[in-house]
Amino acid sequence: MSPTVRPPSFTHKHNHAACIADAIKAAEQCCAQNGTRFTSQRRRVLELIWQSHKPVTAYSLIKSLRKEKENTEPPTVYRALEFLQENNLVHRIESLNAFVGCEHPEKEHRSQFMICNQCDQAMELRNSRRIENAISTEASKLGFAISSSTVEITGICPSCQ
Amino acid sequence: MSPTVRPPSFTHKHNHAACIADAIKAAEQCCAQNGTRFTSQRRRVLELIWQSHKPVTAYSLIKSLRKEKENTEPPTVYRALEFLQENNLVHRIESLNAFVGCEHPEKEHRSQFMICNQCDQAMELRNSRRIENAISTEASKLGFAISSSTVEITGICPSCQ
DNA sequence: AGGGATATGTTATATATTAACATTTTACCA
DNA sequence: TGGTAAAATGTTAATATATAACATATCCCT
Repeated sequence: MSPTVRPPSFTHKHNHAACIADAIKAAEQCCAQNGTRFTSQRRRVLELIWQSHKPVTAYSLIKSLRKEKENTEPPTVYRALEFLQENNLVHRIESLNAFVGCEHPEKEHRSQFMICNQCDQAMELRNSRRIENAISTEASKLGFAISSSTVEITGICPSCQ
Repeated sequence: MSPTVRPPSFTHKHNHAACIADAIKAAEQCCAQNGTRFTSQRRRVLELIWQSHKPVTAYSLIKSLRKEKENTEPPTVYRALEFLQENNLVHRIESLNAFVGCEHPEKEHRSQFMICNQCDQAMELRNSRRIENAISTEASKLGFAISSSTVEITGICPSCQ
């Protein structure tokens, strides 16, 4: 079954239920493949993150979870987030101390985000070899061996202009 | 007087006293030009930041300042940092919640950093139009209007390899 | 069923940042 | 030159973010 073709996440009107469903299905498949356990807590956190394309903070997740289960403590959420990050299911947005669902979790990859100051949505670039290549070129010019990268662009998204 | 020519900051052996001196002199000139006040507190914080090329956290600055003046409270440091950032004298490293001296504060600019996992030093790229262009190109392809960008690459610097 | 590995619960604390209001210092000009 | 508004700093407290450490439960394998 081929993945759903869907407009970029900045397109404000889209069938977001499909985003969520696809993300959960992809997560199940990833975890099955990796032999990691997609427990109900982890699933619930991932679902909450996918409620929108806006990065959410750990503490807003804690608040949400407390509506369902009173004494949800920080480690619960941070552990789930750690798991989801390790399995490429969510990305951390460093400039916001927040987390957003990964839109193509199939394999580990460097990520680049465009984050709208108006609607707060974050869009992950797909297949942006251009930026990656530019970074790799600069690094090798300097003799720097890359292990990870953070690229977060803020501004106004097309739908908000 | 032309600026000192100096090897890139990742070169572990360099005359770091000159880095500090140049940074302070540049700060004086910037502030004079902008009509902003380079008070002794701000100068002291900038000097502390420039003790090395390693990004420092706000709290490590507070600790340092407390050795000189017992009751230094967080707002003291955060205000100085705010001023220094506004005047392009320091950059914030989002992925570390830490601050590092700007190596070319003459005018506002987008910054890109390479951060070594071994020696913890951060090097700011100079004139890296390549990365900026790649980002601009991607953004305009998507119709995204950039207002700021965060580019932080981690890995191993040449001196540490 | 036993037992080690993994996950979750629980309590406490560390780290990072800002709000709000009081006081002091500076710049400027009447 | 002294009055005053703006800017800077002091002070107290609160909020936001993240992790340590240890206890208990659950899962998976044989």
